[in-house]
Amino acid sequence: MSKQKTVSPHVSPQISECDALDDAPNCEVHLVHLDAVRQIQPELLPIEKAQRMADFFSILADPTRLRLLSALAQQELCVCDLAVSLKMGESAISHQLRVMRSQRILKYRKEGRNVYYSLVDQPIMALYQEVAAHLQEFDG
Amino acid sequence: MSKQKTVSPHVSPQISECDALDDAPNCEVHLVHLDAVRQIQPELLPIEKAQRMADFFSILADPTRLRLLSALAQQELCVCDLAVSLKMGESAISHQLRVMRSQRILKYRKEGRNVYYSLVDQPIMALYQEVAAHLQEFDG
DNA sequence: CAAACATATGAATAGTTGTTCATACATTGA
DNA sequence: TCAATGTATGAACAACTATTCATATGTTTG
Repeated sequence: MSKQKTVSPHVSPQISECDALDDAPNCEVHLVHLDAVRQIQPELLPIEKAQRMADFFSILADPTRLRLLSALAQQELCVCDLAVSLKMGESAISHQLRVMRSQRILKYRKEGRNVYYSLVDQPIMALYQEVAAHLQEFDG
Repeated sequence: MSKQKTVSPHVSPQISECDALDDAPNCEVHLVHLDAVRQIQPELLPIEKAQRMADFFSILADPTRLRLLSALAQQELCVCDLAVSLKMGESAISHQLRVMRSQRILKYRKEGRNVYYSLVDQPIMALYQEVAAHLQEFDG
């Protein structure tokens, strides 16, 4: 999930000046609004937190996963049920369930040769509902 | 944004049976819970809506965009301000701003040779806040 | 035990995404 | 008008993602 990006492998030569913002109060920059930059700095989302938040949103940024959630929001289901419902291959479903399982969004229960998946009680469904309702306003 | 996927270019031969779920009440399926599948069907998120929701979440599924939002949540800023703040190239910033602009998340205002970006009042920041608060609980 | 089945998993592939580089456009000031 | 500046944009590239195929792992049933 976390693209990791090897933590900024490029700091762009275009911003050579005023690079050490923290401890250079009088750096010589022409047209940048240094005051504004300094003001927002403390509230600026740090890279690590931004990455974690992005990972969280990434889970919901896929139509298949959203459809799986919409199904599992109603009742627990096994892989083949979900595959039939979404008209997709069981392997594809299993892969996506694995993703969500690893992010603690789903839990599962084995019964015989079936594995029943269900939602973990999490604020993720609140987000789902909000966006669903929001988009409802624009299109039917 | 909308990957479009040319609307399922593969319907997987694995699910040949019981394909016409709507009008085949007695199709011969072995171990699938047909009742469950039928029950969830009406509430199952349709592909098109799922795609729109996924597109929406995709905007927030990138650390750079989240950091830009965290900056613009405080005050309007021009491209070079943002580039300096995030310590990234102005081109990269501009590209991301364009993405958000096209999704009506940002608006902009030209003043001389600067372009000032700011947030459009949208529920997207509510989502941002919620997830930020949620993740706060787990890690500092 | 063997066959059928449900699910999981790894490799491969096609499609998408984010950043960089080069360049273009527009505005300002000399 | 020319140079400098701020921003935008297109192409290219590397990294990532979702699905498929093939196969493996368990489980049940005959």
